[in-house]
Amino acid sequence: MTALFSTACKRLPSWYARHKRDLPWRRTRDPYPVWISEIMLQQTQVKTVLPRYHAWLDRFPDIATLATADLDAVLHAWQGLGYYRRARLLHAAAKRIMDWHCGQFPNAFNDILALPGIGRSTAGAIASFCFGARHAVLDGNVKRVLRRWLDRPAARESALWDCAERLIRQCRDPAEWNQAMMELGATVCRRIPHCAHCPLSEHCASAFRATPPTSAEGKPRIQRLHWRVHLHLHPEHGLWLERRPRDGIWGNLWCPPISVLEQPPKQPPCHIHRLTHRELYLYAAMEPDEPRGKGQWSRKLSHAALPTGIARLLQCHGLTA
DNA sequence: AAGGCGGGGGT
DNA sequence: ACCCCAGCCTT
Repeated sequence: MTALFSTACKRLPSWYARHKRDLPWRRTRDPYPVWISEIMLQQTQVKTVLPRYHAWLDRFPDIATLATADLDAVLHAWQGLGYYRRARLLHAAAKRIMDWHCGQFPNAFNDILALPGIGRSTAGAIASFCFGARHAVLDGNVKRVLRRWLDRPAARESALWDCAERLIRQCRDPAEWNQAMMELGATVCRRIPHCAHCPLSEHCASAFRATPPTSAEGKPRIQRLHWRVHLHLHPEHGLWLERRPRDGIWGNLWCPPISVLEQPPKQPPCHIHRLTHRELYLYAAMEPDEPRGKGQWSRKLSHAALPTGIARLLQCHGLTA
């Protein structure tokens, strides 16, 4: 095992130097943009993040700007990225950095880990990329690489962490090593691996195996929900929106009032929005009466942080700017 | 240990 | 169609 490690520690960095992608967050060691990129990249692909990353840094160029911004401005910049809790925790963490760390992003691993929205893997990424700390990253890419390399397709997360930490202790440059492992998983050791191009294939227990390891066991069921979306339209004030609860789907975003339908209505849905584990059947209803409850009129929908599914529904009614 | 949380790209 | 993505937080 130790021999495998030392071989990998030499070959992978050399492969990375030749094949790494030129990504904007790899051009800096400033923790603020690195932090933003890491949060955006949680369960979100590089291609999706790229345009949002530039727009975000344009809108919130530093921690102080983010900390003093309105939550709605933060959510609006996050619109369409999903997992909106990330945006709320990013905002909260910026405020905490102002209060607890004098506006300076902390450089100690445990202080980074203590920030909202930052777990062990993201803390390891920031600490190694920006401060050269010997802490491992274990994301989806690294897990896939290690499970194959060790030929332990069912390895527990704790075992993978142990392996990742052992490697980070042996490597020459922790920042380079973490980047290289992720890059290998993202570009070579994919769901269908390209073993012929892999620098570790000689010592990989799964290399060139005919059947790629099957990942999932029982497939999760898709929940089908039918939601009535109540559209209160005012000739002058626009559309009535309510803020959704902080926790749960579309947390803190703005949305027309929604009621849950126990039975699917006879009419076809205006829009079907598919998420990872739900299908939302949306039925729009024009409401002539004044709305009840807490909310606000919105004239310019392009300025509100709306869920993508609702934005699409409104587009069908010619309501979005 | 398990479940909730979005939206989009790849195949 | 289905899988997966630079995961984290709560229970």
